Amino acid sequence: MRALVVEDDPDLNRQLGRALEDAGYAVDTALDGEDGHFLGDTEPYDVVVLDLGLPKMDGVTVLERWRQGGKGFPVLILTARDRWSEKVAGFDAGADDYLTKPFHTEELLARLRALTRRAAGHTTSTIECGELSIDTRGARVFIDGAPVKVTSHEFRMLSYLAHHQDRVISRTELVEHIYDQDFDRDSNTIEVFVGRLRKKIGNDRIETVRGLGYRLVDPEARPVS
Amino acid sequence: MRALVVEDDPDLNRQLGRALEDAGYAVDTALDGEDGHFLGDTEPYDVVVLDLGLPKMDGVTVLERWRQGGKGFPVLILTARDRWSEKVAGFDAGADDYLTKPFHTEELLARLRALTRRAAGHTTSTIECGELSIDTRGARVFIDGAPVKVTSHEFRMLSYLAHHQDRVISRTELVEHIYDQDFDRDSNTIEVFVGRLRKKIGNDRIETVRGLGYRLVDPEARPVS
DNA sequence: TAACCTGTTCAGCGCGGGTTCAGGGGATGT
DNA sequence: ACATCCCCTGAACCCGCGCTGAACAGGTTA
Repeated sequence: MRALVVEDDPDLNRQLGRALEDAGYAVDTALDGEDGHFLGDTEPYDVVVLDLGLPKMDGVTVLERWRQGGKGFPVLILTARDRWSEKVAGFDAGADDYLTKPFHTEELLARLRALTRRAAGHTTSTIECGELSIDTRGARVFIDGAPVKVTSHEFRMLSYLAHHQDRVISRTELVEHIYDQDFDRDSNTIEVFVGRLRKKIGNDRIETVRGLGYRLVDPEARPVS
Repeated sequence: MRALVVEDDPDLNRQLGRALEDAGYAVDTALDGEDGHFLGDTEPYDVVVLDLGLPKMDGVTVLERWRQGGKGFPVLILTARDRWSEKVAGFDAGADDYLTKPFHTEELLARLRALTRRAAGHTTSTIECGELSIDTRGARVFIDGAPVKVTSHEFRMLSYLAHHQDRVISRTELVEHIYDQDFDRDSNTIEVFVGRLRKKIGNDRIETVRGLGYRLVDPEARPVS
């Protein structure tokens, strides 16, 4: 297992490297975004720990470039405690998990284990749901191969629903993942988006569960099991 | 599923309450340790979210008293970022999980699901009872693979019965777990729900134990008694 | 400037579903 | 057997959730 640590704080960097080595990883470290990006681009890592606040090149940018270049390794991002928007940006850029500083190395190791385990099967960037396919990196939606035009908020919503297919997602959970911070409670924006999405991808794809929320389903995959 | 939230920060308290309600819990909240302790001592909760830094009575003390009083519900404690020692004290006092602020409600919900599942002895998010399977995350019910349409209250009730299969659940216990706080004593809502559920999943699934309550059973799995 | 596009707000409304009520039936105890 | 309680059931009520069309505001593009 090869791991890359990109962290500009020298102390934390060394501490992380040490911890991962102790846990059995082969570790490379970088102290700024450019070095980190270069290493990730050229070496085949199994998992990456990426700080977001970096000199020379921002963490989100690093991650975006990796993903654009087709790098699929799981990335765990480190964020300062109160930078919610960064987290969102990180996830949108293709991060697989996050951890807020300060944290316990114990927890970090647990999450890394989970990531490497999951990485075995879950590395594609497009999510399929019946005839519907969602390109999470390119922010595009196709229905039966034909492109569907969706706005950025619509896409975020659909993307989140798709990441949790067959689960009921409450309206507030959607809100929390679409917007930073909080948001006017009594607003029906979500419902409007759901309505518009249904017009575009078909009424039967997004089920509403009264009193609970919404659920993305594949209507074809119903008849008996 | 009834949940108690003990958190002194009014904003966070409301936010948590809201999130849990959206996730299908019936939620009570308390703003200080004394109120929290009282509620936990008198009401039958399925899971408790307990902040450690509380006015009037410290969270660890609250937890200790509950445990000394024989309360066994799973407790997830919330800690400020840098209070590791509190965490340890919390575990020693009988906590089942912890989460450091700030956190994502999504993560909190996942951990709560894990706790309630573990407390009932289940490991997956779907509960099986003969031909009946209940998807707790998707809020769906299947009978022999075929989907059954249930309303949110019906689902809550069935879900609670399923979490305690083969146990007799009193009507008041059901009421307490479906609604927050109290509720008109002489109302036959529960009976109506039971009736409607029986119409949907079969009459022999829910036994009524006269004078005591109801019990969810697998009719196939009881040749003779 | 005018013509978009996107996100948000608002009012109206249909209907799903939670609640209530009345009546009947079945179980239980004496 | 009876009386009594408990539970079931169908129907009706009615609140409010969620859907919708439309309009508005801000930003971006011609």
